[in-house]
Amino acid sequence: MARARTDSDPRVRILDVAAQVFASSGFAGARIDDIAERARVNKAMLYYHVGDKQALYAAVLLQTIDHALARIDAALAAARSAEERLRVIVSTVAAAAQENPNFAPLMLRELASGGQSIPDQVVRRMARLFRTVAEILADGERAGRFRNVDPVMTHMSIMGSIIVLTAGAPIRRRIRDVVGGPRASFVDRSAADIAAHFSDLILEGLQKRVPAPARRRTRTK
Amino acid sequence: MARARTDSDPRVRILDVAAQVFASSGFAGARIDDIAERARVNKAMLYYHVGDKQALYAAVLLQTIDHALARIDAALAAARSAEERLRVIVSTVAAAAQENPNFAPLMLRELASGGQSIPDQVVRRMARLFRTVAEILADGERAGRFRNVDPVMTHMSIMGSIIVLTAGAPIRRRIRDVVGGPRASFVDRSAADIAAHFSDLILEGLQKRVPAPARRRTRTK
DNA sequence: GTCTATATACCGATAGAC
DNA sequence: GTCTATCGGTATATAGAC
Repeated sequence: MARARTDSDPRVRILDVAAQVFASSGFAGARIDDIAERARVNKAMLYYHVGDKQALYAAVLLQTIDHALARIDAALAAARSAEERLRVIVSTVAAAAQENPNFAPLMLRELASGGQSIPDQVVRRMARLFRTVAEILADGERAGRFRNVDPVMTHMSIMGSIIVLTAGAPIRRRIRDVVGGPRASFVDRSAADIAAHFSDLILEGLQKRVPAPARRRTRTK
Repeated sequence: MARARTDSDPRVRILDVAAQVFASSGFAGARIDDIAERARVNKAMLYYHVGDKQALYAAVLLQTIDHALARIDAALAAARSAEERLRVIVSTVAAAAQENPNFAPLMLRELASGGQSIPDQVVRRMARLFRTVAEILADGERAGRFRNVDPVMTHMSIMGSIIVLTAGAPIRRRIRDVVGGPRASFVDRSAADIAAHFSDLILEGLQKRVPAPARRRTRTK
C-alpha cells in the first residue's frame, strides 16, 4: 500500500478514461466495454476495482470537482481585495476548465439532467464554492466597491459563462463556418483570454459607479 | 391536408414528447419505446411518420430553436436603442427558456457534446442570432454607449448565463439544502427575475462609465 | 487478483399482415 | 396508414476457473 497513484495504478487509469468517456458521451452513452478497453483493463477488473457504472460515474464527478476546487483554494490564498479575489476565481476556474477538458462537459450534462445523479459529497463542494463567492460579493459591497447584487444569480452567471465559454469552442467553429470567412480570433480562446474578457465584463458589471454625468438620456424605458 | 397541427396530429404529439424525453435523458438515454408510448402512438408509426432516432432528434432541435427565435424576432421589432435591444434579447431568451423547459437542457447537452449532431439548419439559426447580437454591440459602441468588447465572448456569456440560470433551478435547490435554511429567494426564479438581474449585470458591464471614487480599504475578514 | 465466458435484458429498427 | 411480432445487435453485470 501507499503505492504511488500513477498511470501504473489501474484505478487511476480507469477514472481518467472514464472521465473522458462520460464527458463526451454522457452517462447513458458511455460504454463500460469502451472504458475498460481504453484503460487497458479487463472489464471484470473494472467492476472489481471501482464497482458498477453509477459508482464509477460518481467517482469521476468527485475527482473532477475536487481537482478544480483544490486549484481555486490554492490560488485564493494569496488574494486580498474583493475585486482581486473575484478575478482569481474567474481566472482559476477558467484555467482549470481549459486544463481538464472533461470538466465543462460533465458539469453541463449534470446541469441538463437537473443534477439528479450528483452525489451529496459533490453538492457539498459546490455549496462551498458558492459560499466563497457570496462572501466575496458581500465583502465588496460592504467596502463600497460592488453594487448590491443577488449572490445566487451572480455566482451562477459567472460559472455558467465560464463553462459555456470553455465548452463552446466546437460550436463556435461550426457557427464561424456559417457566418463566414476566417474572422480573426473567432474560435480559439485560451483560458487567459476567457478569464480576462469575462472578469472584465463581470467586474465592470458589479462595480459601483457614479451615475455617469448623465449625458442626455440614460435609460430608454 | 392543411389539417390543423394540434394535439390530434400524431406528429405534433411525437415531437412534443420527444423534446421532453431528449431534454431530460439525452439522445443516448432516450428510449423510442418510451416516446412512442407517451405520445400514444405505435412504435412503427413513429418510424413511419418521423423516421429514425436521429431524424426525430434533429426535428426536435429545429422546432425548439425555431420557436425561440420567432419570439425574439417578434420582440425585437419594437426595440430601438442598443441598450433596449440587448435588454429585449435577454428578457425574451429568458422568457422562452422558462416557457419551454426543454430548451435549456437540449442546448446544454449539445454544448457538452460539441454540437456534433446539430443539423446545419440549426447552426444557421444560431449564427443568425449571433449576428444580431454582434450588430447590437457594434451599434452601441458606435453610439458611444458600450465599451469595445469581443462580440463572440459577449454573446456566449449572455446565452450561457441565461441557459445555465434557467436550467440551474434543481441544482440550486440541492445546494440550498446543504448551505442551510430556507434562504429567501434562493431557488425559485421567474424568467422576469433572471432577465432583470442579468440584463442589469451585463448592461452595467458593457456601459462606458466613470469609475467610482475608491472609499477606503476593502477587507472585512 | 485476473481473465473467459455467459447470463439476462433491452433497444432500435423492420417485416409483413390487415 | 396502422398494428403485431420479432430479428439482430448490444449493453451491464457476474459466475466461475485459474
